[in-house]
Amino acid sequence: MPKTQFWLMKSEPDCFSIDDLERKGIDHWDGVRNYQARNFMRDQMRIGDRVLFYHSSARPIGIAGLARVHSEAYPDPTAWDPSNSHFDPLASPENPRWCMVDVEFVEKFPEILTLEEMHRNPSLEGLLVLKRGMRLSIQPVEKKHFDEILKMVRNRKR
DNA sequence: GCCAACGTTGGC
DNA sequence: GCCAACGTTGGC
Repeated sequence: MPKTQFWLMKSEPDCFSIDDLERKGIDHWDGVRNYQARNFMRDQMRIGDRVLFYHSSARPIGIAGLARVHSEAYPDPTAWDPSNSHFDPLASPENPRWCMVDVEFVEKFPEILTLEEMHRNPSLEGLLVLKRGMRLSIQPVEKKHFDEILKMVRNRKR
């Protein structure tokens, strides 16, 4: 049994939010058009990996909840759909170029753990999303950082 | 809406 | 294979 890995996956909630995932239960994470992010899905993600669901370009910005990887990577058909906003003319069913994984809803946090709160926690030093200019939409997360984030969420006054 | 930082493209 | 120009991301 391989060790569980941890990821952060960004989404603009106007486009796809933690509420959308909760409603659907399981959904495909389509539309990734960055090689590094694609390679993480294709080469490293495994079923059962834990996911921090990050809301970008939002108010507030931060981690909205948890998900779990529910499938291995497989071709992303939106890549060869001309009506799709992520259409890639070089992609086809024979040469998919882009892939996606299925992601399963686990939990929505009572409140978003904001980017600002995370910046204020020295224990999260090194967390990729906190790095300036970090645009990667799928990022590996260290276990210690994942645990610290959960701790911050659980310890919050309610 | 601004713009810094980044990834990609394409001329040479 | 370099690198300038361009397009995109995403926090502010």
